[in-house]
Amino acid sequence: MPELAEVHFHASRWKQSEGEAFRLAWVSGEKRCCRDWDRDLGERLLGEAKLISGYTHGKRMLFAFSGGAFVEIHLGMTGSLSVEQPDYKRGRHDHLVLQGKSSILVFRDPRLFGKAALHATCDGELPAWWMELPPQPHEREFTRGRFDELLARRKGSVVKALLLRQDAFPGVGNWMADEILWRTRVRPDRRVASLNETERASLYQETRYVCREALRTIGVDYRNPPESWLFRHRWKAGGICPKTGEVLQRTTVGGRTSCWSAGWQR
DNA sequence: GAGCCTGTTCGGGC
DNA sequence: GGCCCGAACAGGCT
Repeated sequence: MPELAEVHFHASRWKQSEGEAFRLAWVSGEKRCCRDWDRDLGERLLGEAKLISGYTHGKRMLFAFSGGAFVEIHLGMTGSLSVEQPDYKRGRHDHLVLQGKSSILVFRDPRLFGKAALHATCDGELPAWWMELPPQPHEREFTRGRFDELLARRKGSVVKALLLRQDAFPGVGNWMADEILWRTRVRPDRRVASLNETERASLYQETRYVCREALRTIGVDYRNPPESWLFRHRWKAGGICPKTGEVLQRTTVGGRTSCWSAGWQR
């Protein structure tokens, strides 16, 4: 499920164990989701390390441990983070297990599209590549000016494909892009260059709104966004557009299944 | 058994 | 180089 807010929610689970010390109990070294896990570094840095803090950026997470170790997690399509009790038994899709005194941190991912990587910095400061990630849509730094530049750089793109670019709209995934476009009343297959000023202004506002509101609902406790959102209707077969009462469309745009309302979006 | 899928990356074609 | 598309990755669910 994991887009911006879901990622934030999963990270908050592990963050509840901040201050506790962990040792590396298991890593699925041969699995593709762990191909960036440095085993030697793991031995050295996570022998017994305290979880200092956790950060999210878009769909990425970074957990800082004492000793200058950083565990990077991407949940892919089906990944999850959990905190398990002492009677925990490792499941076949559990790829990273960090054992603490009272809790066990687990990264699970059946489809292996996610990623668990281990990094280190000598001074314990956050890695430079993390600090240099672009602003997220809900942040103050994501200005209308930046948004206009992103659009100007990708005039020829299909607007939905642009929204899905993680270097431009970090955290926005398939359902969020559809939600934003539906609120903007713009069809997902429109070209960026075809958007007029009213539509661009609305796209900016709705992008920020959907990201912020998703963080306030899903991001906090996985509670559903409001009933008025497309989110609540899009998954059902024969789902109805809350605006028009008509059946929602499903078409492939930018290689992804898109849900939209023909009578509502232009 | 077939089809579908909330993500990313890569190769081919224009 | 820009951009698009399709495939590949792999498993669970309908």
